[in-house]
Amino acid sequence: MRDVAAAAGVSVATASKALNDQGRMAEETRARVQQTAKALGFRPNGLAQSLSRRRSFTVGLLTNDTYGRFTLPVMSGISDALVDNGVSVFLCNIEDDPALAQTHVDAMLEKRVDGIIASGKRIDRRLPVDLSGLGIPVIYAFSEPDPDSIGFVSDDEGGARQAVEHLIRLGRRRIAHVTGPSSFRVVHQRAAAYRDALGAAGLAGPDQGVLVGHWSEAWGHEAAGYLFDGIGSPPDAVFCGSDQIARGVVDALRERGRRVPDDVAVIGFDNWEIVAAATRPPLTTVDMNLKALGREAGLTLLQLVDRQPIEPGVRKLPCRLLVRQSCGAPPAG
Amino acid sequence: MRDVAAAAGVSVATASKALNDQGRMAEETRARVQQTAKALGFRPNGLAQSLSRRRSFTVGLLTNDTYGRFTLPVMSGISDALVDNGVSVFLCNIEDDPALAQTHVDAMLEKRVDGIIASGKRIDRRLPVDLSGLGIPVIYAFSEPDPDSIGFVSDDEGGARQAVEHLIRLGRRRIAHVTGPSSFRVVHQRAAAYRDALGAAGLAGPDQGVLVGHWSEAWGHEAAGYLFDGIGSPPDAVFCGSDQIARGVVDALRERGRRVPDDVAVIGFDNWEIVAAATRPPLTTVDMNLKALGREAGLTLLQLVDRQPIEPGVRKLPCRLLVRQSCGAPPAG
DNA sequence: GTGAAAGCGCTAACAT
DNA sequence: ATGTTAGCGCTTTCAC
Repeated sequence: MRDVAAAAGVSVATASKALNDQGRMAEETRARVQQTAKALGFRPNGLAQSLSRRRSFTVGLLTNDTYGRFTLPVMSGISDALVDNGVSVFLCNIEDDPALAQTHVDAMLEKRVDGIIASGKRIDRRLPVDLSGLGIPVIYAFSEPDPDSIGFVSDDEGGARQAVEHLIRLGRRRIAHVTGPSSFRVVHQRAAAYRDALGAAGLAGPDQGVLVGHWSEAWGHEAAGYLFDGIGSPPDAVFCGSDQIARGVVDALRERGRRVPDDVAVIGFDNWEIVAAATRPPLTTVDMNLKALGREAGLTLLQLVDRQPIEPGVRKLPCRLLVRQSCGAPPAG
Repeated sequence: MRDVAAAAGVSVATASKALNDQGRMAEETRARVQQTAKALGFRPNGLAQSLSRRRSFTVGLLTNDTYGRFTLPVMSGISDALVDNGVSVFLCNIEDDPALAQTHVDAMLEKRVDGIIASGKRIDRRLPVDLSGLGIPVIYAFSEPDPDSIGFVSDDEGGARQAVEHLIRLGRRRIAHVTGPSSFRVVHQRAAAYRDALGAAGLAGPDQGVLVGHWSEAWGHEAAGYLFDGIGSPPDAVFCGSDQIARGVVDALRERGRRVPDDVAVIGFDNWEIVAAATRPPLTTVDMNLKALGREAGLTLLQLVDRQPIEPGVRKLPCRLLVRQSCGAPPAG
């Protein structure tokens, strides 16, 4: 920058102001400095800027989601939102290891990140590290927030309701729900919304009630056995807690000669493309809009960094029903 | 740090040396300074350190792998290798967008990263950005390297050979190969290794030859039709170019009443846990050791940053056959 | 053995 | 409208 200033015949201070569009000065001077800077291929040293501006334009992203199934879209949303603002993100994979997590947090603090985003593979679990009292803003995205902090999560009840209402609108009347382990909070939330939606339509669930199991294809497969090999009238629709479960259900149905969606409509959850799109037929499913969630989280963190007051609390972001072919015709309108 | 120095009754210079285990000084002094630093909860300002040391202890990771299927393990390996050395990694998702890529590269350069790692979802494609002449070390990991640069890729021939030899060792004699589109270099590499391995054992492929198609379950399904619904004797083993293809083949086989592995042995490629483990039976597959690849890439970048001379060229890292249940008993020994 | 002083490259009051 | 000066927080050479 000294060189630029010299070449433009001004002082370093003036050069700095010119390049940052700050302070008063002749437009001619400003233009001239910017010209020479470009001509010389000048690239400001971000470290020096950060040091004196007391702002590093970096944030740390902590996550424990090894497969990246949930974190990846969140990440990409965060990154999108931040890169436009000149902010870069440090990726910290902490693998559920408290020591590793602490190492990463310490590194972030030394590198003087402007803020931290905590993400994870479960919305109802904390990362194995204490992020309170760090002296910098922290945002929780798809992860259990600390009390009095700011968090973004998906609206699982809303998503489940949309799914069930979609089935009802299509004329399905015996709708079952096959979902994951009851140790997950979302299992309860989605099941509650499922029951509410049925109740509101004056319908009852199948005799077996909500089938609670695992987040796996195998469980979907097994559950389909309970639903369709028993006595009594089988469901005409199954709302599943994950795409993997739905895939298991669909495969089991095909093995039993039941047609999807003609005989049975199936809806999944997650919109994990690779599973949902490979299922035959492709799955209608609930998309949690994770990328948008990441974007919101990123933008909010920036506001916090700018010392704008933000109401603490957790924000539930809406899910979206993605209609493919496992339910038959989309609703009119 | 001024505070630490004052509290320990030494100058800032001495404090700095004490904390960095540098220079000569009384052990007592050094210890005392370190004590007080800890007592005061002193955390060095990385920005200032970087500024004067001319080393930021950060690296940039460029990738265009949206699903993260390949990049995630690579990332996690890189991150593992680097965090131990106090180096943090900036994640740059460039989405195959040249402008976005350039934006990220510029950001990295301004932030004075010590080096850049370019990764991707295809080993035979360049990222849409020129990384030569940046003035900092660049390493290619699971991505097409520039001429005269350093790259790490998986040894696809080796992996394919292991797979086919495994099948031969298990007594299979009519081994088919179902793989992805011929626009991928790995398709040719794996097919070549497949033919070589067959030839070396004095075997021939099936009448249909190598079945080239897509990286999808649907293609695996379809290809199984060609292999098993035709006239002539069907294969007793299928080596697939991806786990997704293998999954399609296995499902198709089950629908035809052929037992895996009893009637037909199947091997996949990628060890994409989520599909390999969900297949019935779980897939034996070729693991590309992507995490180790990432680790190597990270470590090598550090050597480059330390100005250690490294031979340019691409290193092929070995794959590993992961035996599950789709081939029957593992080979003796 | 320890410390004074001169940077690292940039920003921001304050003066002119 | 521009320049001078004093940092930002740390490292490092070189006297003492």
